[in-house]
Amino acid sequence: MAPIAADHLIETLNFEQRQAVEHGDGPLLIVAGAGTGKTATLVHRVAWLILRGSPSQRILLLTFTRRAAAEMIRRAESLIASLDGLSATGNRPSTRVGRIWGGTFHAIATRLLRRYGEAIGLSHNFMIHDRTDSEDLMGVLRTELGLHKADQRFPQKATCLDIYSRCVNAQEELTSALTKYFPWCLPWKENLRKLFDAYVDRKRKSAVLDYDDLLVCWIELLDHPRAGSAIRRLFDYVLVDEYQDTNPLQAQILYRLCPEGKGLTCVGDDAQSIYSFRGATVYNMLEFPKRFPNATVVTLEQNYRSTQPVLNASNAVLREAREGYRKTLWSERKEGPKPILAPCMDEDEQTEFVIERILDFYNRGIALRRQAVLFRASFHSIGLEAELLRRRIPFHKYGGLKFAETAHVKDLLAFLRVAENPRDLIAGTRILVMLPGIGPRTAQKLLNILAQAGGNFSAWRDHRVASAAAQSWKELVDLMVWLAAREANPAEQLAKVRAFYAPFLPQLYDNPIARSRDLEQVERIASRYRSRKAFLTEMALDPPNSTQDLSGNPELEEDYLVLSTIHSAKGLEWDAVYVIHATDGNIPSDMVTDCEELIEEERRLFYVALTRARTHLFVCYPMRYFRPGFSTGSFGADFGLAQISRFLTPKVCKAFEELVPQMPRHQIEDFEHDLPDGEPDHFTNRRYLRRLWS
DNA sequence: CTGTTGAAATTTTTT
DNA sequence: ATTTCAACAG
Repeated sequence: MAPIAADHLIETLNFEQRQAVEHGDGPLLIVAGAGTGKTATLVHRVAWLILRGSPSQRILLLTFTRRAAAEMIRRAESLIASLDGLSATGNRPSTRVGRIWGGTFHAIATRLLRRYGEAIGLSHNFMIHDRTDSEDLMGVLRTELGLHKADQRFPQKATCLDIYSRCVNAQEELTSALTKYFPWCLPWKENLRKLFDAYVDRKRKSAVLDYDDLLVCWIELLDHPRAGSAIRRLFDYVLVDEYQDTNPLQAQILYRLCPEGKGLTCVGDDAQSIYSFRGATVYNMLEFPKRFPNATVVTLEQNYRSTQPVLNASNAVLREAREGYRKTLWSERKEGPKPILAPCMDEDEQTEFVIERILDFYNRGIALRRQAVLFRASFHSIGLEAELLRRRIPFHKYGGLKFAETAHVKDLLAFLRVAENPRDLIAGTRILVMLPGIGPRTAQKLLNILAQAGGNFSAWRDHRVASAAAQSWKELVDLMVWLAAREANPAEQLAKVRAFYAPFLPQLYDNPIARSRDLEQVERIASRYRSRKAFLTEMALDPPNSTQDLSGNPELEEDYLVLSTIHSAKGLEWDAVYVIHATDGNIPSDMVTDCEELIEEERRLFYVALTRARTHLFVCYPMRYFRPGFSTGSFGADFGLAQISRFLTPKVCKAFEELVPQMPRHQIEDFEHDLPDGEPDHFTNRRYLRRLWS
């Protein structure tokens, strides 16, 4: 007990934040608007609980990313350390804080399942399928069931997985999920059902869990009489961040973890719920006071992040939302530049505009890492990326394809995964079809042989394969036998795999040099892990964010611009934020225009983007596209005209300073060259308009 | 059975 | 631009 330190702890907080931090054991819901010190409050609460004497290893902190958990634990640690001098306890708080259970629902699920999974009949060495693996399995079953043979084409494997995952995560009946979110797939309902049955079945046989299974099995574990109560006994306090983006499964987990809501704290902002495509629902938040009648609800409205002009723009967007808690953020930072709305002629000009501003701010003392460019879809930044590369401006991109999901990295990891779990058919097929002369058919045969031998790779020894593969085949068998016999030192294992794999790389993909460098990185990452299983689990659940995260020399990497999807920008903030491609069709994405619920989610997404800015906010949109598929809605067109985002209504625009579109000089010259003689020389509005149609 | 080619269809965001 | 599938040659 350290009451003195605990008093000092809350000194810097406002009234509502204190209320939340010093709340006792009853269920607590913190409704926290953007930038209202949500993380600080959670961090202080963790510190407060520990200072009050709760053992840190009995606190569970559930966050949206591992990064967020690590960051919060670090902050709580330094908070306690800074107060430690004031308290007389003399304990070493840093070691105590470090032992908090922190991570994503999925990561914690994995930890618990490794420990208690046998209670529900789970093999102790189950492997985790990531998104791509799950898709691949869908693909295999899709052809196995002969679903591809039909008049109209069956949905793609990725779509099949999306549908399946939505049903599981949202606990929704297939029919209703289809009509609401995948209406174009309705005709396939019965066959989808068959496919999903086969999918569940095959996963079980392969001792493999996908992301959704982790949550489902956690619930199953909590419902198990012995394992359930054992797990409940582990924790005194459960704190959940970003509660608005949890799905019904996750809510079920919490209900079982904290019956009566004792020790449960959930934090969220209904205005920022942007993951409904993953089955998340604000319903969890709204339901909280009903589920726990003795719940305390604390609302945080004072924003510490942004200037009032930035908030005015954000509030204006939210005010037009169809429903939700009316919430008006306010800030003591009254002064600041008005956000800027910048129409651009085309994507190139938008790129030019953004880079110019970034460099200008940089020269005025705002480091690159204090600035971020945000966009709706990962591919929206490729034009910008090319220009940044050309100008040698360092950047990191978050969101989109992850390093561990690239084909060559997956190839490499597949060897270890098969060694770990010979029943993993997806990984098994992956390594086998690499050899020339071995296709899916032969691969399947070989995997059957392996299964019959109980996973002993020597069984492959006396098997003949096509002559083209004969030499590699022998090497592969030797490699697998060698791998299967060990568990420690994954880096050493990868070194051997890499030697075997190297000759295949140039045959399989273009760009072999860059890819081969990636593979070295994988090996370096592996060297941080003692066991193969731990390494593989980590790569499936929390892979490094981008290739750039790993490559490159440290000196250059010190300062870098941030490019991020809006989704990946959740919870973060920057001094200057540039939202690009704010056109209808991009924000909101034209994939969703029919359904009003989904449009509302896109509006919140836009809101999230705006509220990331501390001081400088720019919203840009090109008025014309030259690239196909960009806002035109069609795949074939080579250019299209764009409309400003419907969320930028006249009312909202009033909160912005609107710039007049400017044509870059070289374009004006080209343009004037094209004009018939006799036209006036000056850039006129009429000409500018013609440019749009010509 | 494998690997290649060409034509046709296709939905973003992520643990 | 990418994924999927059928047709065909080895």
